[in-house]
Amino acid sequence: MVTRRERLREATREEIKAIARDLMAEEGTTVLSLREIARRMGVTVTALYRYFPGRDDLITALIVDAYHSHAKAVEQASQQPGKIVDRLIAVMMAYRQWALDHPTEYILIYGNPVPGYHAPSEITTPAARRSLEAFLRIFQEASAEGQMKLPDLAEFPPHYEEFQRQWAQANIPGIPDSMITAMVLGWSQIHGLIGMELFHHIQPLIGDPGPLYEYQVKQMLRGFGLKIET
Amino acid sequence: MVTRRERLREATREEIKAIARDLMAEEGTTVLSLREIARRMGVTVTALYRYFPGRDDLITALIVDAYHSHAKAVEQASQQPGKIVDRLIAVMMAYRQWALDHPTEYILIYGNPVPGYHAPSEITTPAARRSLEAFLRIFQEASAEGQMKLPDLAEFPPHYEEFQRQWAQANIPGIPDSMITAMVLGWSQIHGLIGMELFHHIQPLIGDPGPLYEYQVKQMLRGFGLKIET
DNA sequence: TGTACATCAGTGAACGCGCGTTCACTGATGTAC
DNA sequence: TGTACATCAGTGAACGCGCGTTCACTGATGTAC
Repeated sequence: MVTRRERLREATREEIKAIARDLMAEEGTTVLSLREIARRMGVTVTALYRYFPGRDDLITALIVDAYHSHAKAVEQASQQPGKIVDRLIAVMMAYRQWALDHPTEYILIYGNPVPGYHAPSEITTPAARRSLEAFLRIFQEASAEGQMKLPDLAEFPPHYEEFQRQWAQANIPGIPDSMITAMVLGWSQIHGLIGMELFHHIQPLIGDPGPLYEYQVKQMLRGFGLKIET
Repeated sequence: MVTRRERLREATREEIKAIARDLMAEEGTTVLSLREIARRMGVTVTALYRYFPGRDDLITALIVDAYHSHAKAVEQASQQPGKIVDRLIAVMMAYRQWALDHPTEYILIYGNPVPGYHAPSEITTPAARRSLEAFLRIFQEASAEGQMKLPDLAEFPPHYEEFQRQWAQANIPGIPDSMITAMVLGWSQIHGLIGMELFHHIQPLIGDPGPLYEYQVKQMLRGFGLKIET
């Protein structure tokens, strides 16, 4: 049973986080000031300490929120009905779209770490893994349908395959070892473009990165042996 | 003629920048404190103002240095003798190696902007373009030898091609339009992997990203129609 | 329905810290004659 | 070779600011009987 007080309390926590996100968007993720948040809420700094034990805990909450929001966007795209190829494309497009819609949060989780802040990994890693697993699952689906050509791990040094077998068995039992390699490759490719787009390194060269992103996604999937019409 | 005073002055400027780089490596690029630099040099803060008009100018100098250092590493790799394919691979490998050797400077130019700092674009953009041009040149060489299959711009929206033609003619006359697309694609792919490596997002999944990087580079070049032995 | 008490949200002063930048200055290093 | 002067590196105090966190507190909101 949720009491009125608990509801209000939760609402205030959300308000704090929302203003924190605004602030990060304006000033950068690496300078987040409790006092400025309080000022915007029309409240004393010390009031915030009723809701978060300190600045670091607020940042942790923001990071966890961001991971979950990102994961949710990707999961929704992956659960659309349709052919596996189209769903793969949808997932990649959703990944970017989320980043464009939430640039600050994207930078918070994938960009520079916040100086002086140390993430409690027992809290952030499970959240981080979630958005990754959505990726892994849809890659696995495509692979199970026999449509994907995964990288040949024999091309890599022996210890490389070993490391991946261990990780796979410990974390997602039953997954083919080379799946992780494939996923990481795809994952980092889209990260590259998204990152350069968010920091405006690409726009002066080619204008709107949208078409290039789509092209790149399709090329990548073709590289994995999937048939894609242009 | 360089006087003794000028030499000493230049040496002190270099010392300031070197300590600034150390500090950025320790605390992050986004918090750079003049006072801490002075402390480490055993000098008062105000002394620094003899060498840089202010904090922003120091940061600008660091950024320009970083771009040039990066460009130099890439240019050197591209000028090695040998087959064009091997030189392309060497360039890509040099790009990553520089990032690993100078993580702080890489993050400074390609990561989060420094809060409150506004880069004077008339100074930083030419420097930024230099490392890019090294890439373009070797792509162009490969293309001139007829070994490269460039992306078909007909697959993109019409305005996309138009934008690129204009940029190409204004900046690097004579270059094929689709070359820029190709280069940006390759460029962003390696950025993705390097970024995730520097921020330790990949290591928990696959261990050493080195082999994966090499694999990715070769796959990419194969995608451009080049023949590469494993 | 009314009263006594506990819980909780928020206040305001204070601590101790670090920051970039300015200003008037001292003393050493170079230069011109 | 010696002297007068200009240039320059570096000092130290001060300004005005913002920060996260602590502490003892007030007053409103809920709860138990």
